Amino acid sequence: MAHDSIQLPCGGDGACMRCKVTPPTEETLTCSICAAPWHVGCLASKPETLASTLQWHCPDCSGDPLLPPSVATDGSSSELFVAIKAIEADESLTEKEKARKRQELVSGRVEEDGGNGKGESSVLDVLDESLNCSFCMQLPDRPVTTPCGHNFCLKCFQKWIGQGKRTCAKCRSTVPPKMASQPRINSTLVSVIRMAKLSKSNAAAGPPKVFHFIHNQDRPDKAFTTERAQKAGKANAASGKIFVTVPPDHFGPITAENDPDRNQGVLVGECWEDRLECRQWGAHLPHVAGIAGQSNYGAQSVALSGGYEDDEDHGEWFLYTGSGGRDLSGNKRTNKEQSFDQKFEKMNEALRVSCKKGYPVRVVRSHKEKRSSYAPEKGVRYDGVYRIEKCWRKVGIQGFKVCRYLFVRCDNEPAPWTSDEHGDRPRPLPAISELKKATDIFERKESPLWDFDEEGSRWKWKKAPPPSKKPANAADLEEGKRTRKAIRHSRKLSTRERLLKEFGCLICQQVMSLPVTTPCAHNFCKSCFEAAFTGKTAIRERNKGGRTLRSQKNILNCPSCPTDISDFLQDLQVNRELMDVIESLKQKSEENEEPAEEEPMNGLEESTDLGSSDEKTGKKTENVDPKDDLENALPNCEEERTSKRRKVDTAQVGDDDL
DNA sequence: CTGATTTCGTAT
DNA sequence: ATACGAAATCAG
Repeated sequence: MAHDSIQLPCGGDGACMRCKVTPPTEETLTCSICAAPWHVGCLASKPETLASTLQWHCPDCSGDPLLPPSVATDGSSSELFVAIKAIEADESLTEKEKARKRQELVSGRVEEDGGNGKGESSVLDVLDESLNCSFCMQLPDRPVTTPCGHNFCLKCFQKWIGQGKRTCAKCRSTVPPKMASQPRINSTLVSVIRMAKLSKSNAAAGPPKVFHFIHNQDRPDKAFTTERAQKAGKANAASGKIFVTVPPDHFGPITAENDPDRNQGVLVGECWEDRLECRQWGAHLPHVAGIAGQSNYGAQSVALSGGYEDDEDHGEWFLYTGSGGRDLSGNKRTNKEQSFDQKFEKMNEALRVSCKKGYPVRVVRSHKEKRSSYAPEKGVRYDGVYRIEKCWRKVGIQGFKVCRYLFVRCDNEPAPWTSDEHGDRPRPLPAISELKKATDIFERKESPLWDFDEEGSRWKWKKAPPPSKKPANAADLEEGKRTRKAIRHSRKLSTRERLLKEFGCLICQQVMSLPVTTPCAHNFCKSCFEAAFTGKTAIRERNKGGRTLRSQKNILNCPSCPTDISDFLQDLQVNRELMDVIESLKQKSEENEEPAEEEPMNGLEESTDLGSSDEKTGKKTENVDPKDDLENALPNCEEERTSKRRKVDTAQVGDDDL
């Protein structure tokens, strides 16, 4: 606790600047951010777990309040620590073997396989270590991809950028300013990692873990809209049928019992086209307002869509701004100008009640939130439940008071941007600097109704949620005829189908060969991508009367979004790390599903699955076996792949790489 | 129950 | 940029 004990790293001579002795290798700890060595014995707190040891941040760099504070507990943590250091220092081991040993250490058992057999392979076999983030040496958490094709954790990348660095930590290529300021999460890579973990857990004896990420292809039939809505367009639309059976004042996740159509509930990661469609699944009912709630009861859900510039999004936690303070007279909705102070009344009071009681608040993020790395690229996405830990008022950017809320995630399902296999654990609250200037600070005194249950290792209601004051949605009460549709959406896909679905090139719709990742985080086959720009050049030469004028830059848009990627096109780099993993998954799926071949497609509704039988897109249903596709692609990559060679195990990579 | 007010949307 | 209707809340 005492801040008087100064924390110091080892000096240039290797000696601890605090105790002056030079510690042996197993007693030094290297910061994953700044790479400075520290003497473990002189640290006030040591990392407790394998993960925290591997991505340990030194006292100088650990500014992130969300990382669990590394509290020294008993002797066991330092034993673990020494054991890990011993593995890392062992020169006789390859990186892969080290990884396996670390894995064994933390899991407490030895892989039957020896790690290189042909049966079950470890996650790390599939996810070759070349995919690891160069900073923390872990699989990238909420991965971002540089134009040079290297992948890092968002947080590691942001720290690096925060230190003023503007080069790729792996190959020293320049990081474009837009990527530095607005890194986008590569959701394809999130899927890769998740799938590899899944394929591991399925191969093992344990019960297969089911992951609930819903992609747009899985969405049910287009939402019902009234004739009147069609007449006037969506902006004037009536909402159409509500598919779930929860009352409008229902708190918390929407479970399978309230989803008679699909019997799966509204799962984290589910996406909708717009707010009206989101409404139909009950995640957030108001189709314009950002807050759903009642001032004398509590708030059930909020939308993050960039409507208030004071908002601040950190994924697992964010600062939300209340509503009001604006003059909306005359049926205006787009007036962003604040002209008076917000107060804790109406919706803002509803949020405060949810804070007071510790209710779970559903959160949806909209693509309209442009300043957040966590916003979906399009549409609206359900991101799970959060609790409001405290709220206050402060003077906002526009000079008027705004209500402020600290939301912290508390969901049993992992967030869409992580590859974690589990949901949230309780975490310490982030330090909020603006609290110093805050007024009307409110904190929860009573114990939260929605809380983490240590025994069950899950978030749950500790007491009964408040009784609903409204009638449940009448949706399906009268109709017993809801057997027909949507059953197919819960069908489990084969690994091969998922490969195609997750790693399909956005242009050719087949499993990517030589994937490239744009700075806007879209993935394509290199050849498809290049073909999309044939005949177009990034530089337009201009001539006038035989005189060459200064050449002008052409704007070239990403095939998937309006981002200008002309710079990226100039120096196209394959995302080899991604390519290697797709290839591994591919091989693995062949091993595991060999006998099946075309069989599991028992006719029925298969053709509707990818929407590929759509009238207009009928011809791409040629159903080229993605396996063939990948195999065909491989010979071409040969020369690219041979340059993969040995792993790079530090951030200081020579520029010989590429 | 009514009507006024509010609302981090959407198509023209 | 502008013009909207729907849906929910809340006051009376």
